[in-house]
Amino acid sequence: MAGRTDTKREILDVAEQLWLHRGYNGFSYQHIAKQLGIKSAAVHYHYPAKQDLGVALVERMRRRFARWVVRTAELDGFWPKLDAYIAIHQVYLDDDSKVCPTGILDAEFHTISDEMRRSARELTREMHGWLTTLFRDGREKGDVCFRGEPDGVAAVVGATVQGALQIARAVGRGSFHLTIDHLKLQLRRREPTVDA
Amino acid sequence: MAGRTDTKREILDVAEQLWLHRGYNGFSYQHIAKQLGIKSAAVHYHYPAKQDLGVALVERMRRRFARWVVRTAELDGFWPKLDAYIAIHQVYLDDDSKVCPTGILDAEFHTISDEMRRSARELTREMHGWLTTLFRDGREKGDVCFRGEPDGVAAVVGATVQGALQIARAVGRGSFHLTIDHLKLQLRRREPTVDA
DNA sequence: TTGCCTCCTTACTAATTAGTAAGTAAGGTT
DNA sequence: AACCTTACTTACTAATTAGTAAGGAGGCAA
Repeated sequence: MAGRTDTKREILDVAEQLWLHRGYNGFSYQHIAKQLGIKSAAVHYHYPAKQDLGVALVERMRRRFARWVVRTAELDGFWPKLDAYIAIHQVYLDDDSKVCPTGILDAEFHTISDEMRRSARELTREMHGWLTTLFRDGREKGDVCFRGEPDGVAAVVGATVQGALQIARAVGRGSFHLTIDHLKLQLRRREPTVDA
Repeated sequence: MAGRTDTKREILDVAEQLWLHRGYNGFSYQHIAKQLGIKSAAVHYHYPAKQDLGVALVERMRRRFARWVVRTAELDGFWPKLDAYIAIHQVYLDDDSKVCPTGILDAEFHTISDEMRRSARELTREMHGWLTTLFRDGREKGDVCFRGEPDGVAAVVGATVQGALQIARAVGRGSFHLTIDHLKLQLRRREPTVDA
């Protein structure tokens, strides 16, 4: 035994590291097994097929995001909440320059199973939904200034953060911070705007 | 022969389709060979190792972008040029929902060769440089309104377009258009801004 | 016509992939 | 004591991977 009862969770943990670092097609059951000091058949015992593991990874991300939403509800005001959303991604960047789950899911979208795709779609919608609510409430309270509809800015912000995280891999972390700083600058209240 | 003299280019064309659709780790020499009706060893003849093919793909993208920059110089004004930049990505979206080269390169960044990484970095910098110039000139001529520095907005716009293209895979094309429309809305001159 | 060069095929290798089947050791239940 | 379940290991398959080596067919040049 020795391997103990939380092997299943440990597999998911190792798989998640590999996944966000190398992509779904960039790791195998052998990589996971080697890191845990078990045999790849043991991984198959817990997750018979790789798509089972893949779905479990995305579903765990969804549950984690749902719990994050609950925790984040306690933060008050638009900016602390937006910063919390950005902080999720900042953690990926700092942790060996990983990317966010939706980023990798989208990039490899045409190589994953239907069920993974469904989960990926749900996760993306949940994140976009949260951002939309954030911007609707933020405008109502006068914390943030933007044109158009809340779901529009939400889409821009979601895409920007995901894109910035990826681009930072190629050109360095400074690029992420430049992007985020400017994104926030554009959203700030009313200030003496620099124009033409 | 029959196979003709442009086999090398045909290989690159097929590889590019597969690459932008399934990712670098999502296709093999056999996929390319089968589509062209040749043997995979013939692909190795032209591109001995897969990383040679990979570098060739990125380098061609860089040359293509450089030519695009020259062509685009003839367009006058900020908005037609920005629309041209977006149109590049729109084409990827419409062509079987592909993603942009930098998007896939960033996602699989830790699984590609050093030389591919170098090329990817260059391509990213070239695109960001072009956008930066676009925003600097656009502000000078009063065509566009933004806070902060040109390279900041350029980073935001680059990240947004790349992110939006990927996200559209999961939730549909409408998401790309929503994002782009709102991005442009935020950049428009001065209008009767919707505030709090 | 001899020989070389280009572009390909046939025929392989060695490694890695996902996945399965059968067996086993430990612990709990009856 | 007999038995079942959980969590593995050993040992395998079949497919696919990148990559190589040797050979052949056609065109071109001397």
